[in-house]
Amino acid sequence: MKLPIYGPRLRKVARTHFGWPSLRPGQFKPMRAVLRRKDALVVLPTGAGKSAIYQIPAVLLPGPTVVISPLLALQQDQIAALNERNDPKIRAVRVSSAETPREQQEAIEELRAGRAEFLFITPEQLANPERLAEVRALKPGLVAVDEAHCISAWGPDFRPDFLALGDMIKELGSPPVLALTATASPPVRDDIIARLRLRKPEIHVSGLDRSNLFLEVAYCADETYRWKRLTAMLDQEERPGIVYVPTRRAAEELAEKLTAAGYSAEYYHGGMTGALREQRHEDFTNDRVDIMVATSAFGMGIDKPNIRWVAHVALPDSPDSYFQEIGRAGRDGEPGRVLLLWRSEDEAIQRFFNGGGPDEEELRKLAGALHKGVTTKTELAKKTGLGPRRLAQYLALLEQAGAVRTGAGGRLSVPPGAPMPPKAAKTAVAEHERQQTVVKSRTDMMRAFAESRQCRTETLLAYFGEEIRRSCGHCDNCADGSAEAVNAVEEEGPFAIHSKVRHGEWGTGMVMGYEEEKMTVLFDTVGYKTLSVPVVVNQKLLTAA
DNA sequence: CGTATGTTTCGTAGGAAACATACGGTGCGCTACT
Repeated sequence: MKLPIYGPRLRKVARTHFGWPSLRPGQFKPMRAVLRRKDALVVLPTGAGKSAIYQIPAVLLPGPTVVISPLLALQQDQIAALNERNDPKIRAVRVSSAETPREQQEAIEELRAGRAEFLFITPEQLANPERLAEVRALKPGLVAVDEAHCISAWGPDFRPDFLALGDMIKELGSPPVLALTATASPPVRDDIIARLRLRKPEIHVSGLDRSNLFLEVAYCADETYRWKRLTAMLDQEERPGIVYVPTRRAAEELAEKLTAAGYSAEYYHGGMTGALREQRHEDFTNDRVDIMVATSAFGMGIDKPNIRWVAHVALPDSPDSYFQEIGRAGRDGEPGRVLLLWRSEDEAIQRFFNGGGPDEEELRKLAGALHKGVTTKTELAKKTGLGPRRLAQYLALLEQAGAVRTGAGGRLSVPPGAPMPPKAAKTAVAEHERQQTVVKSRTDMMRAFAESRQCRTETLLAYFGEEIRRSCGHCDNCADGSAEAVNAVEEEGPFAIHSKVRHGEWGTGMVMGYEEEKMTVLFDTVGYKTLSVPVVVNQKLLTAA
């Protein structure tokens, strides 16, 4: 049997259809997986050519390619880039609320007739059964899920349709699935794989160590000091750069304060009108903004090579978010600077954002209403008095508890064998708590990263499940020698890195790393935990599993 | 949970302290109303 050789074919497509002279590191292996019709999860920084990983094989595979992507603005840029080539083999169309029904039908028709290859679509569109059937009829040869971490970050309460993507893809005829993201720690990867129902996926992770970025963290006792550290950096660094803040208000106020102090700045957050957001984004892209002060809304879709620095005036919610945000600096390979200015008070807002657990009584009422045969969200909202946001969150939880399912036309029904309302409410609360434990453990890890005296890259990569052989040499702790001092006293831990261990209460987990007298273990059910090595050894807290 | 802002309290008068309250991120798609 002759094994197919993919390299030359892929390179040829890259050249003739996309105008790319060669493939880049990290692209080839996942492309090969796709051509072999295998599912794959790819973790690669933005700007490293993630889109090419589905676009090039798409030309070689029969049938159109469905690209599921969370933001309409992002889709627009990608579609424009594809259609700029004026090549019918890589033409892209979109179906979303931004198109009229007529335009939507035309898009589907173009795909059906083979005049377009890519269909850009949101999970919300696919949640409509009629739409899903239409797409299924196109017999897609590949499904690409862009920014796949959104499944984990947004699915549970913010955009629940993300959670059903696995079912939807199955309905599309189970074509190979390629999940792409710039950031995903092991629990997030597991979540993506589980929710998308990937079948024995190949996992490709690369480009986590960004050696041109200098990582620095400063603890700030008060706001005055934080301001001083920020402006000190601004005095040294070139433009442009991004300052991340936790709230919309902080974005506006800090931009104004900076401008007044002679540091020309603009702000960006999700509360602005679409037109203004677009304008600011464009101004930033075209170097008309020196400093962008923004909430996490300013992120995905920013593919600007010359961002010289990224500062955080707050503690991000997780190393996952942090890594994605700092990754926007220095894409051109030139030096970039990354500065985290944090206060312990910053954690309060994360607790608030994460918090707000479900009320068991409300859940029971909701499950009761469903049980009595209420089938629409509008009616449920009226019956229970719950807001749309909370209702969506509760329904998602009840769905995971097996107490409800979404059927044709978004109609809700209680599946046979579903638990009774009191039991359903209890299970839903437990499910939420399980999720929250993991979410909280990630915030804990963010703080641990901030407080660490060890090499920053080593700590960050350990969180992502990667190991580096020696300290990075491009972070504050390496520069001032504290990383070296920590490493000098470090002894070989009782369990090998990445080995499986078992804890009496928390179950099984994986050893992620050691620092001084502490070790970090990622448990399957409770997330990241930091344990004292002497205690682990003396009390025999862990056993090899 | 914290911060910012507003209100009350104490009280031979003005301001400080104590208490109360609101607010906080990420976006799809739809509908009603201009």
